[in-house]
Parts: sequence; structure tokens; C-alpha cells
Amino acid sequence: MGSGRGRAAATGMLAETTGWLLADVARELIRRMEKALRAEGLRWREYGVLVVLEAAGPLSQQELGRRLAIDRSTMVHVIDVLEDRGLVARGRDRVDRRAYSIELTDLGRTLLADALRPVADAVQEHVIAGLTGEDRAHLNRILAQLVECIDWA
Amino acid sequence: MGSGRGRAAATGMLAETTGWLLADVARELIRRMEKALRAEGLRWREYGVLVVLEAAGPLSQQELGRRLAIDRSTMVHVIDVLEDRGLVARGRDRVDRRAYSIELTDLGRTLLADALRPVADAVQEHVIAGLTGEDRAHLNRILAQLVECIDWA
DNA sequence: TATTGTTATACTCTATAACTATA
DNA sequence: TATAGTTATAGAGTATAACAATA
Repeated sequence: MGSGRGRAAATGMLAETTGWLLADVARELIRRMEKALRAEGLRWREYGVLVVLEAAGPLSQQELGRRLAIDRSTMVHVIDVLEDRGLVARGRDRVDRRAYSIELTDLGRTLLADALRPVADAVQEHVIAGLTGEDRAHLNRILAQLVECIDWA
Repeated sequence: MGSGRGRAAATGMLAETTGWLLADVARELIRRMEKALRAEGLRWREYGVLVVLEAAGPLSQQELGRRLAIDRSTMVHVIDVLEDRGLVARGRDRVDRRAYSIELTDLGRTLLADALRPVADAVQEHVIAGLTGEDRAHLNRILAQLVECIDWA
């Protein structure tokens, strides 16, 4: 990849800078998401559960945890909150009766569509407002490639 | 920005996806940094302080906190750790005697160059290994633009 | 024997408020 | 009056280990 010493040094600095920038932007994005979602009485993670459920259909708590990097013991409390608010329901998995089958309720689906997504989209749009459509596509493609290529071991 | 209903919906999905990807990649990057730096007995944040000091020269604890999004009461403990290990020194600011002037020691500078940077660079390189040089430059430029344009109010 | 959900618990992280010394 | 650093402390978040039910 590099073609000489100067190049390698530049690549090293570039790589490091990229990491800092990435962490900065992600931190600020999540901070704003948390702030915006607070008006709906939800956290970023709880919103994440709803989004994953809508995209993937009913899942066990364990599987939700795997997809969102949340420990299963923590996931219990997250689902408790969402269940108490009537946004998800704990159904039983019929083939494996140890596991729950967490599913979106109608209320959850409605809240997601009418309030949560618009709020989250607005935050996102505000953060990337300065990017051209082309840069947005680039960024999205590159990040998707990173997520794809990383071995999450 | 969008030019029609379908376009707007696509843009919304794109923006949202970008946010999730960003958070995922940043979380995984920091997780690996923490793991790698543990061998040196340091945390990601403490490494951050050293990097900022090397780049900017001596700073007050408050200013370090501003640049790294760390509260001043938390920064006290971070600097304590680094000072105990002899990596930074608390000098007094001569014009404002309330403030410290935190500066890298020779040991800190050496550790940074010989151990910390190589370790961090290796992690970074591993995460972005799948990207072409062109994509790396793109990603870096776009992220830099985001950091620049965001109003951190 | 392994796995899902659960609970209790301990640990870390962080921020808040109050204090001191300087400005 | 405001600010830099400090301290104590309270709160939130998280993970660990054990237990029950099921595989």
C-alpha cells in the first residue's frame, strides 16, 4: 500500500487521525441522539432495539444483545423498560421454550414511525448537513465496508 | 435536499444507516484500542491526553478536558494516573497561577513514540485494512469535514 | 453438559456540588 | 464575581457469577 518511508509515515498519521475523527463524530452523534430521544423518554439503545426488531422481526434477548453489543444481563432491563411502555412484547419461542421471542407491538411500530424515526433522522441530517450527496454515499459505502470486513471476534 | 418523495425516503434511510455504521465502527475501534493499550497499563483516554499534549504542547487540565470531552473533575484523576507513572508533569502556569501547565515528560514522549503509537497504529491499520488508499483518504477528508462543520454547542 | 433468562452484586465511569486559591 | 483545580459523593451503566428452566 505505502510506496516508501515518507508515504508509510503519512499513512500512519492518516490512519490514526481517522480513528480520532471517527470517535469524535460518533460520540457527538450519540450525544445528540440521546438528547433528542429524551423528549420521547427513550435512550439510544432502546431505540436501537426497536429499529432492529422492525428490520429483522422477532428475536430472542440474546440475539438482540449480539446485534447491539449489549450483555444479556443488561438486555433484561432494556426489554423491561420497553415492555413496561408497551412498545414490545415478550412472546415465547415455540421451538426453544427457554428463549423469549421479543416482538414489536403495534404501539411500538407506530411510535417508531411517527416520532422516533423522524427525531433520529433530523439529528442525523443535522450532523451530516455539510456533506454533498456524493460524500454521503461515499461515507456510507466505506463504513459499510468496514463493518463488513471487520472480524468481530 | 431531496428532490421527491422516494428520494427523501432513501436519503433518510441512508442518513440513518450511516449513523448506525458510524457508532458500530467507533465502538469496535475503541474496544480494540482499550484492549491493546491494556498491555501498556493505559486507557484510551489517557493515551488521548498524551497525543494531544504532544501535538499542542503544554495545556491546562481544563483545556485538555475541552479537547477530549472529559469533565474537569474526571480529568483530575486522569492526570493523577499519568503523573504517577511519570508520563506528564504538573507545571504551574506563570501568567495564571490557578491553572496547571500539563506537559509531557521525556519518559512520556518516549513511551508514546516507542510503544503507544505503534500499538494504536497497528489497531487502526487492522480495522481499516480492507480499504484502498483512496478510500482511506476519502474517509479521512469526510470525517474531518464533519468535525469541522458540526457546531459543538 | 450447554444455553436462555434472571437476579444480585460489585465495579467503573461520570457528573454535581461545595471548597480553595487565584483572577 | 468568575475561574482552575480538587474532593466527596451520588447516580447510572456495565459485567460477573450464580440459579432456574429447558435443551
